[in-house]
Amino acid sequence: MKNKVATIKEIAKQLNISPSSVSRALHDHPSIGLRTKMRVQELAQQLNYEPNKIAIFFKQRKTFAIGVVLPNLKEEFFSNAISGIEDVAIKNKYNVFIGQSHDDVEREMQIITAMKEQRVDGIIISLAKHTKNYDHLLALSRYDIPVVFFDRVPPLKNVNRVYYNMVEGTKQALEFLITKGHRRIGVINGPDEMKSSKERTDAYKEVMIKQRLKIDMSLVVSTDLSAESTRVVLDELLSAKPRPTAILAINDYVALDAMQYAKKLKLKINKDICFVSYANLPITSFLLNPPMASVEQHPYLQGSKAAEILMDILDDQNDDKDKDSCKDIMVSGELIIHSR
Amino acid sequence: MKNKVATIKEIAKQLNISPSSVSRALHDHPSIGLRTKMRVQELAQQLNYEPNKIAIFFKQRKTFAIGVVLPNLKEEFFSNAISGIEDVAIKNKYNVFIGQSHDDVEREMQIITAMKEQRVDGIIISLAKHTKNYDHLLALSRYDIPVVFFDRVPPLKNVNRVYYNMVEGTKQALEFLITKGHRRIGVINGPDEMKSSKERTDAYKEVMIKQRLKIDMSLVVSTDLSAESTRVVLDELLSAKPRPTAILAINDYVALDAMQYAKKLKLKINKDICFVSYANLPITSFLLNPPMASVEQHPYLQGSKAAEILMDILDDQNDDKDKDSCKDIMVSGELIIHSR
DNA sequence: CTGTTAGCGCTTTCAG
DNA sequence: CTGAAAGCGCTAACAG
Repeated sequence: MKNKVATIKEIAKQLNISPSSVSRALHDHPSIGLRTKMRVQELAQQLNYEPNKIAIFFKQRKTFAIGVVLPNLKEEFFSNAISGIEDVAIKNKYNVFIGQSHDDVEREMQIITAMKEQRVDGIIISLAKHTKNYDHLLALSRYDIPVVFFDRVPPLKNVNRVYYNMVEGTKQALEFLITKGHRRIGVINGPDEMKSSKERTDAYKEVMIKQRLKIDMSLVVSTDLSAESTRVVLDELLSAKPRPTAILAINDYVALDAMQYAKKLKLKINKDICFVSYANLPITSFLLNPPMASVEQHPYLQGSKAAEILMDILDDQNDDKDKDSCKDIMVSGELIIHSR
Repeated sequence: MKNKVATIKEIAKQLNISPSSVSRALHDHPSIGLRTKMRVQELAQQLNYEPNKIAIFFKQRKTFAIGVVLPNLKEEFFSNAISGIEDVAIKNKYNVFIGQSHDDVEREMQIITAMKEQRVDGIIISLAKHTKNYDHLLALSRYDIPVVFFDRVPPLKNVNRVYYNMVEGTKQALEFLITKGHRRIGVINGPDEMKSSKERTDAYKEVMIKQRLKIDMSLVVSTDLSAESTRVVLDELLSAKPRPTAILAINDYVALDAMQYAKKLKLKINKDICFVSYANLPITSFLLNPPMASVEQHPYLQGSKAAEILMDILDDQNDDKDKDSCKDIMVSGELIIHSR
């Protein structure tokens, strides 16, 4: 069963022609005789010839593999995102390496190193929540490995980025709550390292000013995304006087943690206290009390856009066009109302 | 910034020694002078030398990459599984290619082909729900690419498999329901192509016989896992006379679809009709009415076991030991009671 | 149209 | 202990 895989050399020998002719025949090169081409292709078929891609990679200095680094596939946001990346990659004949940082900066660096050593052609990454040093990523340019950031992107201008328009989404969410009559609105924000946290705060201030409501920064707290941390900061929010009647949470997972805790505190969800969040998990449709609304962030779209940018860069490398210009793409998303 | 990466040759030239000596120095080869070793290592450091892995892969005929093919990362079962795989792979210095079949047989084959061409060292796969022809997978042995199946495995003996002990788990679940007083128990099974479907049916019969209950095969129906299909078969079950009082569903997603539909039909969940399922999604803890119980299937464990098996095979290839023996590992899991 | 040659970067005999 | 040389499979520049 297990027979040796044929090489170009073998075919050449059997046909008494040179390897280069075989190569040409196999590639439909213009300058090759029809007759030899036929003979080669026939024998190749017969011997089950398949090019040794590694040899080709080696020669072309290209692996047709890209690396994707993200915090956690358990979150539907990221599993959707990687689907977008994968679909675009496959269409362009690239394969996809995966690495989960689990929000651990060390692990993130380790993954980047491993991918660099594997000589991936490019990397798409959504940063670990506490990553604030980007040297290991920027250093990849030394190896001609382009990087595209998505979703959790660094606050840098000269990099390729695809991310959600947090300011817009946050404004929409807050205005929705205000329309519903809420005046004291709490915000459960993410870690400071995340660019989006600052944007959310900015949007909060902006909306409050525009609506002539009081800005109370004690109503803006930061969770590290863990359930415990979320409970702690929710306690803070709930002890504010007067207590906020609505809370905007950084994502559905945090919202669910917060809601569960609030329920335990005997608060009636979406009555005593309303929740709105980001992400719009499909699973929310199974909940008795989902967040009142979620800001859709289009993970699949973000993923596929990021992949397209990377593909473009990789294409341009061959034609070595000008480029060096960086893409900075913002994705907008609508507010999805779940209840009321 | 972007400087050429140094090669062994370069180092050799600069030091006026031969490339082979450099190679030896870099590998702590026994027969190399301490002095030259030092000089080489120093210069290597200085020039930021990093071995070109592709060249090494090419030479060693090994890529240190494995491929993982699974239906869908959106399901927590699979994202947990891949975490297990990834952790083991990283520990062994392998990188992981990912491919989602989205339960499409065509796509599955396409992914396999792409990975084969990338010359992965091995493949771990959980089959698409309707895959019933395994030729494309078995053919991989022609290329010396070992395959380890997990979770959704083929009903073959001479392959490496890691899978859940469906018979045991099903018995536990059914006996739990019987203890609770249920006598008419419906089963929402998966597609026939899945080995587990047959096992679930077998376990059902076995338990019914042991408990001296009537076996009514009209209470065992098959969904194709889509929500629509689940609704159709639930209708079937509910129209049985007498109506079943409990239902065992193939997994939590199907259970949730079924429960949602049942609720729409004005049935009281876990009262008029009880649900028990497999998988034990963490998200169930956020539900008002989770399934009454779930059979834990230990996806992380299955993934890591599968990866360990693959790593063992890959190790043995070097030492070319005997092996050729196939691993067939069953994972057991306990019943998790969610309510009551 | 076809063959020869060289070389990608590295390892590994085989001689010295 | 060190160097020379060959070769992994493929491509491409150059000659015929």
